[in-house]
Amino acid sequence: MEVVSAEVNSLLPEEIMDTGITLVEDDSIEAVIVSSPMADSIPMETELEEIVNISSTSDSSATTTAVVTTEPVTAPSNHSGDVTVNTATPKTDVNAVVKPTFPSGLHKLGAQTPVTISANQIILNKTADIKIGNQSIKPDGQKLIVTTLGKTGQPIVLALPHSQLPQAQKATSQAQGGDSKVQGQQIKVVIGGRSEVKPVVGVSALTQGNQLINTAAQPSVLQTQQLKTVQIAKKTRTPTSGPVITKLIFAKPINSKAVTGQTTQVSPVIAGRVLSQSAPGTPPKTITISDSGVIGSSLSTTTQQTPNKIAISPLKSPNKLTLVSVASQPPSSPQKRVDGVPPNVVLGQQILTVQQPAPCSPGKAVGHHPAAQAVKSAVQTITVGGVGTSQFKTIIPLATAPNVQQIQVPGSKFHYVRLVTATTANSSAQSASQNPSTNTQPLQQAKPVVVNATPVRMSVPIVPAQTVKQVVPKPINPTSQIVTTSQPQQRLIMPATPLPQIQPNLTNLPPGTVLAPAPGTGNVGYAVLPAQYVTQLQQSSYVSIASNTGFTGTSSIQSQARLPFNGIIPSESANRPRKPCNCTKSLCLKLYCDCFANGEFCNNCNCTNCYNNLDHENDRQKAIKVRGLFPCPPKLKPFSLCLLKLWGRACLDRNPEAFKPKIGKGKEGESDRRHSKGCNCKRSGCLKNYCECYEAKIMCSSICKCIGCKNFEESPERKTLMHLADAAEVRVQQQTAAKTKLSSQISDLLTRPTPALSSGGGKLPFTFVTKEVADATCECLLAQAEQAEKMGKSKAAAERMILEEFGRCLMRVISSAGKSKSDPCAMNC
DNA sequence: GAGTTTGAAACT
DNA sequence: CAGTTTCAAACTC
Repeated sequence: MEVVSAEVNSLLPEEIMDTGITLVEDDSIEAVIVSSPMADSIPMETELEEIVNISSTSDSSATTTAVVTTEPVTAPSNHSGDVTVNTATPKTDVNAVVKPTFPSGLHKLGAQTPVTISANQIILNKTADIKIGNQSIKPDGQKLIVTTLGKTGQPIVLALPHSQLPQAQKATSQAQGGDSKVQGQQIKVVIGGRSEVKPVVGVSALTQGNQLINTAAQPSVLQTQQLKTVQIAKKTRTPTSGPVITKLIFAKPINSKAVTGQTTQVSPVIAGRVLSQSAPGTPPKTITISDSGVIGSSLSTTTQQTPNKIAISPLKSPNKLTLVSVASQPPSSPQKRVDGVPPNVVLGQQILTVQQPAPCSPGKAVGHHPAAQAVKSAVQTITVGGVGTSQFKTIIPLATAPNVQQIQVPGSKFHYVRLVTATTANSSAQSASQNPSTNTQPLQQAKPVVVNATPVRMSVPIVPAQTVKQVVPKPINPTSQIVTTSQPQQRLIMPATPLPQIQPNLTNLPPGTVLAPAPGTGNVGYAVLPAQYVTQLQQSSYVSIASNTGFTGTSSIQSQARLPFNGIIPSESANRPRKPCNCTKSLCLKLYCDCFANGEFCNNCNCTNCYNNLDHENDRQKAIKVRGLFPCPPKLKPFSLCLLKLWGRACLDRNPEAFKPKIGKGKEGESDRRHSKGCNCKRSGCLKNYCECYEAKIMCSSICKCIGCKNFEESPERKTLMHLADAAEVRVQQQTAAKTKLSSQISDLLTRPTPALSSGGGKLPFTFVTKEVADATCECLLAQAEQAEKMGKSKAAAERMILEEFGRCLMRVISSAGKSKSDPCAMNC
């Protein structure tokens, strides 16, 4: 796992986490699922959280604005003409700016399109003349048309705006260190906005054949202001044709030290989101934007029809963000080697996939530009996660074989998984010189996305992310689905079904590891590991991951993923620290075990013979299935593994209640929270923690079957208990605060510098006895002795006088120590 | 800390 | 569905 510097981390908008991608559960949905903010689309009782604002922290100085919307966009068949974007009712989801800059040295390499990603914008800068192989790309007239998933008629335009974006140019030129060539050559991606939330950020006009998309009546406020509302578009289907997927993968530079030259700064507002858009009949294409700033030199005009998925899924949890992507096959140009970096080492990469309609005409087509072409050839679906229904988890199949690297940002709540293209790891030299000063993100792309159809085994180095992972890209089935969910905790996504290739190494998986489905497994389930559990596994290791081309078992995967493996509602369970269990007989694989019941691995528990861990993943998965099953029909008993296999997920789908949180939302008019099943207490009066209602601090409801219930609103016993509990809580808080304060004070004293007794300097107010004070005290004592001698006092009387004087000296020292900070003389006699 | 009580989960 | 058993947490001493 690599660590991203705090500086880089600061660029990561935390709002992403608030994005709360809502996963639409629909097996029919292919490839990308864009969830709708509508409450009815949210499964389970869990309250639908309000639409989350995903505003980027982006400063207004960001250049062009790329607004990704779930709003359906119809891509015009004729691309030669001007491109128009329907923004009549824009739905703003994500603002992402990709601003590519060309490292000076990279131009020679050609086909390199720096991409800078900042809030609200996606800008693909290109030089005036970019040569890709034998092609010379002119910036003029290049357009990107993006269609969105779902509604039709609203085109999303990816245009190469001319130089009329002062703000954009400024940022661009600034990022490029004054390279004039780069100015004005930008690709803007404007994808509709959400009308009800916020209008789409207007995109400045395009010149020279490039037409601005946009955005009439788009409040400019949005540009400067961050669009925080996440569009949760209703899931839309294109029955006749598979959805086109535009993929955006933003990887951040992991170790800038290892890279020389251009430093890419990513402000991935879009990061953590999966934007999906469907364009019927259009093949998915992928653009890879790497921070190395290099674009695949050979951008093949041939479009790879194989849909590659890239899922950027934010975990809603404030804790971590996991970026998972299914990357297309990486370019293997030798130009991408990064100095000082082993070929396999993947520098921060960004993969941008923009959905695009039919091929554009030459000359104006975006595809001519390396980046544009990448967009053209790349997967064209952008999936934007919906508002966070926190109970969802993200399951993303790694179809193609990208290298997956974890990025752990110190101090960051998020976890990042960086995907590296295979080519980068192999022969290609990646010229990703990173200059911290630059604000550009190199675009790595994207040779023709050729997906290796054969199942490939992918070795993903996990912990020391610096090590290279060798990835063999695998094609993903167009029908495969990407499930995007938000989860407060980072989860390790693992195949729920036995995955022999990786199981031996499971115990070494680091946080955020994403495992691809095993080849040929078809419906492979995924298990999500609790972050804290995974966090324990910090050992670096390589995990061999087999990718699966098919990945057709979407429904089951979705269901399991949606259930947060175990249906945990983050707000209920993840936010509070779980007590360690003490199970002894249940193997921690029954609902007796709180950890298991909450879908978590045992971690720091006191349980014995625990199977709720990765070492017993098979048993655990079986137990999960069993728990999800309806009562086993007598005829099927005893259960056999075969029956479990047959039933397994289907039953779990049928009985999602198995791991459903017990505390859910009550009916309308009732309390907001209530026990889903109701308690069955008989002796406790529902006023002890035996009662699940009382334990959850909710009152019993009509569905409870309790006897002698005293846990109702008017219950005097309950009120008394509540008062007592409140008082106790207040006392505890006060005590805690007092202890904290005392500890702080003690710590402060202990950490203060020791007074310099020998030197006599550095006297501080808390210095009680310095050399001067000691000398003065001695003088006082001597003076007292002399006085006693003059007075003819006896020896005993003299000693008495001296001791009394010593006592006075001590008192002065003590009193003086607390007085003046700068007056050491106060302590003198 | 050991023993008891309690109620959910699991089983019949 | 009801009764019983098992289990682990809550509780008491």
